[in-house]
Amino acid sequence: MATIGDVARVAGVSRSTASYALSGKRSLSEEVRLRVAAAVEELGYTPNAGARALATSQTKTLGLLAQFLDDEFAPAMMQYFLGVSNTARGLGYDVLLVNEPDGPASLRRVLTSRMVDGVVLLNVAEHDTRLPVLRSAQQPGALVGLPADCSGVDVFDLDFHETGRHMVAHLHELGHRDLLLVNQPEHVLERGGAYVWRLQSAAEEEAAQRGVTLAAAFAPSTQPDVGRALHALLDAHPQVTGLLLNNEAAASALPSVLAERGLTSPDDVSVVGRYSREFARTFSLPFSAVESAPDQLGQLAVRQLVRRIEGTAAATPHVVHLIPPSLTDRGSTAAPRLPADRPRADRPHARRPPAGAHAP
Amino acid sequence: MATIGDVARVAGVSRSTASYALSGKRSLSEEVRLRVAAAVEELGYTPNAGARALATSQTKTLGLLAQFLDDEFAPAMMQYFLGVSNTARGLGYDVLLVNEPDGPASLRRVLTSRMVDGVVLLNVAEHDTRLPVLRSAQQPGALVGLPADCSGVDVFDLDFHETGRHMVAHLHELGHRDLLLVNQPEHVLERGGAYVWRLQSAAEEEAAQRGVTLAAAFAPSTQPDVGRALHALLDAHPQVTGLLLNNEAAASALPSVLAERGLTSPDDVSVVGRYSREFARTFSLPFSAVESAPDQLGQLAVRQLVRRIEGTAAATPHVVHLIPPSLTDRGSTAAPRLPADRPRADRPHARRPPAGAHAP
DNA sequence: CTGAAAGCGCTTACAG
DNA sequence: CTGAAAGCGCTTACAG
Repeated sequence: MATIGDVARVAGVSRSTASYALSGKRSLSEEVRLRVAAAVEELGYTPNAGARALATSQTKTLGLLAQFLDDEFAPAMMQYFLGVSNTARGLGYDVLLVNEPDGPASLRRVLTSRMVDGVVLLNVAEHDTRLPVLRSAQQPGALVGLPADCSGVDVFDLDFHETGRHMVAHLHELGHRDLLLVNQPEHVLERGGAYVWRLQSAAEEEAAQRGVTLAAAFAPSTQPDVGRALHALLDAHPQVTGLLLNNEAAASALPSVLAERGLTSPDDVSVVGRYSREFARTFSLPFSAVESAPDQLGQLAVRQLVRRIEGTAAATPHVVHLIPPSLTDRGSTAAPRLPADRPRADRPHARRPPAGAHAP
Repeated sequence: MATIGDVARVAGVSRSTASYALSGKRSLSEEVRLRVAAAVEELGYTPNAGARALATSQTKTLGLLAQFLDDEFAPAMMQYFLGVSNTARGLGYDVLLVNEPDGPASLRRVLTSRMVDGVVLLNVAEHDTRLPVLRSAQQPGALVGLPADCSGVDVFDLDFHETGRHMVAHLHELGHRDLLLVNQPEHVLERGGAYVWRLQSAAEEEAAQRGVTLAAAFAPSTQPDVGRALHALLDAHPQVTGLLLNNEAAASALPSVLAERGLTSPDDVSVVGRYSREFARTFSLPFSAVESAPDQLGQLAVRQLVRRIEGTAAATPHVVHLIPPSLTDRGSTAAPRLPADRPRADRPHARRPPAGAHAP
C-alpha cells in the first residue's frame, strides 16, 4: 500500500509538500502540484484513515446508533438509514452503523475510542439511557426523536403535537364527530416512545375543544396480531367514522381488514395515517397520511451534526427542531355518511350501532 | 481523553506494561494487572481506535457495501443488514455502512484507506463492477450473491437453481400441470441479477422433464404497478393453477389481487414464494415460500470473512456456498381443482379457460 | 517479570 | 515557495 512517502519520492518532493499538495492548505507551484497529482495517480494512493485520524483528531465518520426493539416495525427504519447515509456521504462523511442491544455501552465505546466525529441517535426515547453518555462525550450528537431533556444535543422530530391536532381538525372539519386513534403497542409507550402520547394528548385536547368524541387504543406492531386487533377495535367502536393511525403496522394491515369487513374508505370510514411517502408507495397504502419524513429528519440531523463538528455551529445554542405536519392527500377522507346511510349491519363482522350512538 | 500514558502513570508502570496488561499478550504479576485495571476504570480509558489501527494494521471494522437500486425492493435489504451487523458485533467487529451510487469507487476508497479489515458485498451482480476492485485489494471480501467469476472471493447465496427445481417439483407432485413464474423486473436481470434466470432456467428444465407447462414473466417491483401486472398475468394465463413468485413485491401484492378477483389460495390457485420468514411475518404473507435466509447468509458471509481476516482460513481455498432451498409450508399449496370444478368465469376479471387448456 | 525505544502514516507548526 | 522535524496514541520487538 502506497504511503505519502512513496508519493513524495515519486514526485521528487518532501512528504510535507506532498501532504500540502493533497490538502491544498498552502499554495504550491503549479509544477509541483502536477507532479504530486501524477504520483498519486500512478501509485493509486489513498491516505491511511487511521494515520490521518491520529494526526488530525478527525475521522470523517459519523456514528449511526439504531436500536431494533422487539415490537418495532423494522421496515420503517430503513428510510432513516438512507437519509443519514446519503446526507453524510454528500458532506464527506462515512457512517459507522452501530446496532447493539446495549445502547449506552456501545455508544460510549464508539465515542471514547474516537471512531467517530459525532453521532446520530435514532429512535430516541423520552428518558433515553444513551443521553447521559452522549452529554459527557467530547463529540456532538444529533437526535431523531424528542427526549424529556434536550440539553446539550440537537433534536429533530416530527411535531407530533401538531400532528395530533391536525388529524382531528381535518376530520372534524369534514363533519366527523366520532374518532378512533390507533396507537403503537403499549410497550412502546412504556419504553419511552413519547411520540405516542404527544400525538394522543394533542388529539384529545383538540377533540375536547371541538366537541368531538375520540377513543384511543393500543395495537400490536406485528402481523397478523394487528389485523385481529383492528377487527376487535372496529367491532367495539361501531359508531366511529374516522380513524387516526399512529402505527405503521396498523396502516399496512388496514386495507385487508377493511376488505374483510366489506368496508371502503372514504365511503364507510375516513382514515388518516402517519407514515412516509416511501412507505406508502412500497405497500401501496391508500390512506391520506401525515408525512413522517424519515429522510428529511435524517438529513436535518446530519447537517446540523456536521455543522457542529466543523465548528460552524460550535457556539450556537442547541436546537429543537420539530417539523410541522404535512398531510399527503390520498383521498381516504370525506364527509361521513349519515347514520341512516350506513348499511353496516349488512356486512360481515359489522354490528348495529348501540342505542347510545349520537348523530353528527 | 485519557491515553495509555495516563493509565501507565496512574498505575505506576510503563506504557508498554499498561499495553500488555490490556491485551494480555504477556504474563504480568497479579498486582500490576490489578493496578492497571483500576487505572483504566478510574480514567474511563478506551484505546484510541486510529492509533491502534495504525500500530496494528487492523481496524476491527468490516465494510458493508449495499447498493440501493431504483427497482429494488428496499425493505428486504434490512434483514441482510441485521444479519451482518449482529454477527460482526458478536465477533468483535464494527460495521461501516457504505451505501454509494458509485460502488467500485467507494469500495476502492474504503479498502485502500484501510478503514476496514474486509468487506461484505451485498446484492452482487453477475458481472459486478466492484469485483475487480476487490480482487486487487489487500483485504478479503465475502459476497452475498453469485457472480459469474468467483475467483478470489468467498461467495454465499441461496441455491436458486435448486429452488427453481424444488418449486416446480412440489407443485407437479400435487398434480399441477400449468404453472406461472413471476420474476423480478426485467431491469434486474439486465443489470446482472443472475438469480432471476438461475431460478427460471432450473424451473424450466424441471418443468420440461416433468411435462409441465411453465410460463414466465417479469413483473414490476413497486406498488401499485405490480398489482396491475399480476391482474394482467392472471387474465392472460387463465389455465394456470400454480404460481411461483421470485419477486417480493409481487408476493406482498398478491393477497389483495386474489381478493379482488374473488380467488383464494390454495382452493383456486396454489402459490409458492421465495422470501424470508421475517418478511412473511411483517407483511402477514400467507404463502408457502422457500426461505431466502438473509440473516443466515449475512451470518455465513461475516463468519467466513472474519476467518480469513484473522488468518484461520487465509490459505484455505475460496468457497462458493449455496444454501439449499427449504420450503416453509404456510398451507398455500394443494392439489388443483379439476377444470370442471373451477367456477372462474363467474368471478370478476376471470375468464373461461381457452379451448386448448389441457386437463391435469 | 518489566521498561525504553522504534515505528505505524499522517499533518502541521517552525524555519528558511 | 519548500523541507526537516515533532507529534498524534498505540503496539511490539529488543533488552535487561
